[in-house]
Amino acid sequence: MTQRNEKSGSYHHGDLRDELLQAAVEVAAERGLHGLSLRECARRAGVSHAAPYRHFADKDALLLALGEQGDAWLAEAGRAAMAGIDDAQERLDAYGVAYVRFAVEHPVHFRIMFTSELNGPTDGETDDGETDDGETDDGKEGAFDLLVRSAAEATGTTGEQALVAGFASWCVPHGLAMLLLDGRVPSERAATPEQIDELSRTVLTLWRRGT
Amino acid sequence: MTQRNEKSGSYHHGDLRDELLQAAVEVAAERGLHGLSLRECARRAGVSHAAPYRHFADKDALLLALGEQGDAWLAEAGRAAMAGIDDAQERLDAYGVAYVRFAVEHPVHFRIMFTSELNGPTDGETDDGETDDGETDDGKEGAFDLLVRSAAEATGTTGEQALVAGFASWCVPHGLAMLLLDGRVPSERAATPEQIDELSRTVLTLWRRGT
DNA sequence: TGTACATCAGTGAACGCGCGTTCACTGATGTAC
DNA sequence: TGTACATCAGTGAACGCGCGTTCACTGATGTAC
Repeated sequence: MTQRNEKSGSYHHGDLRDELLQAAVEVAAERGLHGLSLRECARRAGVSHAAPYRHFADKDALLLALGEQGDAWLAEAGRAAMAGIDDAQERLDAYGVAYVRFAVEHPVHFRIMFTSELNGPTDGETDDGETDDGETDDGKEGAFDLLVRSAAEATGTTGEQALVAGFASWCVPHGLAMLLLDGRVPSERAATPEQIDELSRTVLTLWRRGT
Repeated sequence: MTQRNEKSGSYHHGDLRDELLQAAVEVAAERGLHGLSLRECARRAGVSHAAPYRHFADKDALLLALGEQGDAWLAEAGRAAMAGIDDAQERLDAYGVAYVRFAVEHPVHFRIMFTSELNGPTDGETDDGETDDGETDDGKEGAFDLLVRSAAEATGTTGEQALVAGFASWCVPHGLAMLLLDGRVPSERAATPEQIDELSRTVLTLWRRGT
């Protein structure tokens, strides 16, 4: 893989930063998040192992960049899914479906976005409640705000209540997404994107109808 | 920490296996799951770094043991929470609350239980749907079966429908648990066990009432 | 259009580290007689 | 109760590995004149 230049013939890579991000996703998909190494990313990008440091201060910076990319993508997907839907409840469902689809289509991004280790020390048993603020993380705001706004409309509540309703609406797709990613859904029920959308819809609907 | 024997004065440790498991939880709580190393566990147990191999074939075996411990504890907690409650819906709620509480009280166990990397290759983007069966993992069956049974009773359904209902009932507490563990809930809402129970109840109730 | 020069994005050798695992060993424990 | 011996649970040295990161370097690019 000594293709230093397939396109331009130039010595410089041209788009190494992006290619490293893609490689990172690949590696993480194959080996898991903690099997991800800068060196392997460099290798896949056909570049020396020191090259990444021209684009990222360190390993965490790369992870962070992926997280931000994911935040943006998710917010965008949510916005797109909700666009043009008038009924607040339907909009909420559409968001949920999009959320789960995003998680399944971009599992690495999704996991990175929710890996608390990146935003500080882990919230372990020894940790006495000084978990981070939850809202500190700005990128997420976009997607979460969309949710709260719709939940507020759907429930006709405001402020505190709307916030809780929004949060509750978050739990369902998040739980479904996580269970899917962790392989807890029998594969015959989640083999195709269509099946997954269908499953999301079912779960979200059961949710509203009451069990 | 050269206390080879605080209690019995014996050369042999006595309960190293268990102490290693505890140490592992500690380490993982502090450094995250991927910061966990056998050597550090041995260090904390006051034992040479080769000693763990007398009790675990390799690192994965230790993780697996923790996972099984967690599975058993969760099933037990679920059973205890549901015991003596007649109304199926209430029982389902009680299970959810217990589920979330378990996750918060044993975050390391909980994470290990749901780390798919232990049960096979990760389900990445490159992976074309050959995710594992979801039910392959026997230990989980206990807790999940409880859930499906109650969901079946609560909804008055059987078979396929009950299974989906059970699964839907799983998504909510699972999502809440994950969001809590990943620090997405503002700490002023989840500082004490009581607050967390309260939050679980609220979310589960909103769930049933419809948003 | 041509040349000098600053800047930029790579290279590859080197560092120190902690890890998982193996191995021959040794001291403690428990059992058979 | 005492002794021989097998077994068991530790030790500590050693292996090889991949990693993150730094550093002096070099070749390519782009800009001023």
